[in-house]
Amino acid sequence: MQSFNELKLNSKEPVYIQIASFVKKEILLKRAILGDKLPSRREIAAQLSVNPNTVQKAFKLMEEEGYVHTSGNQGSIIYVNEVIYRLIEEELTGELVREFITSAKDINLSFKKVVELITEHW
Amino acid sequence: MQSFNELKLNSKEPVYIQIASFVKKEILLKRAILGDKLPSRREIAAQLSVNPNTVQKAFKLMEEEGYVHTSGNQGSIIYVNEVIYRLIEEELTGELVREFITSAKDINLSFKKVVELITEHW
DNA sequence: TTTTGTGTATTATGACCATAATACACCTAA
DNA sequence: TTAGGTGTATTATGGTCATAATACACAAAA
Repeated sequence: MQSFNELKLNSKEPVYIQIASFVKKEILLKRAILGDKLPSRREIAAQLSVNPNTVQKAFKLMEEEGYVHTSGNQGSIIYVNEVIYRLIEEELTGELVREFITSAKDINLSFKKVVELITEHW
Repeated sequence: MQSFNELKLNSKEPVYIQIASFVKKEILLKRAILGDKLPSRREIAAQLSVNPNTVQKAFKLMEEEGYVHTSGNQGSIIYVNEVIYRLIEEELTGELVREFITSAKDINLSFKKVVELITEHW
């Protein structure tokens, strides 16, 4: 994980949440693995054209959620184990599917119709 | 549309957006049709345990988006025609499917895997 | 040793959302 | 005619998010 250039920010979700989600996605895709070094707060802020304080807020969250470790002023690294990986997988995949199904049922879409729509739009 | 009791508010989206989305959903499901009278701002606020100003903000939005009309102090009514209905249908259905597919591809889910997951969770 | 970059923290400002408390003109039903 | 409900508007307060501008202690590199 040397760069955050692939992260395109939207204006719906808080930026610090989007940063944490991006890192979780990189872990899920195994593009970020145990021990990987992350860029400094200031460097990420520059890459995203965002305030360093916002990036710091993202790091605070990621440390609390357990998949990023920081020691002193040596920078931060990715930390993953089996449990954490499963949690991230469940969050990114399970929540996506569950929320989609809830919304689809909410507007009376049938299972058949949903599969049709996805097939059509894929 | 006499009641907003079925609307369960979440804390992720702005309340006034959720109110407008609820009305759009009622229109899509044809439970709200042309000419239907809506409860007063104050009554909706009471039903949702929300501030009347927040409800007023929702009405302002719904009028701007065209599916609610207000005249004087006679209350507000649903306004739908073919064009508006199609817009709402596209917004609620199309956007849901498109955003889901984008997110699914984002985490490298295959079409096959997605259908499996939906089948499993439905 | 001095400079540079690091993580961390604080204070102030501003936008957006929601609440609270009013206020006012209008219509309608008692 | 009056009392009550309507839509609408305004002002103030507070929380969250993001920015801006600093500040400080620490470690590594020049």
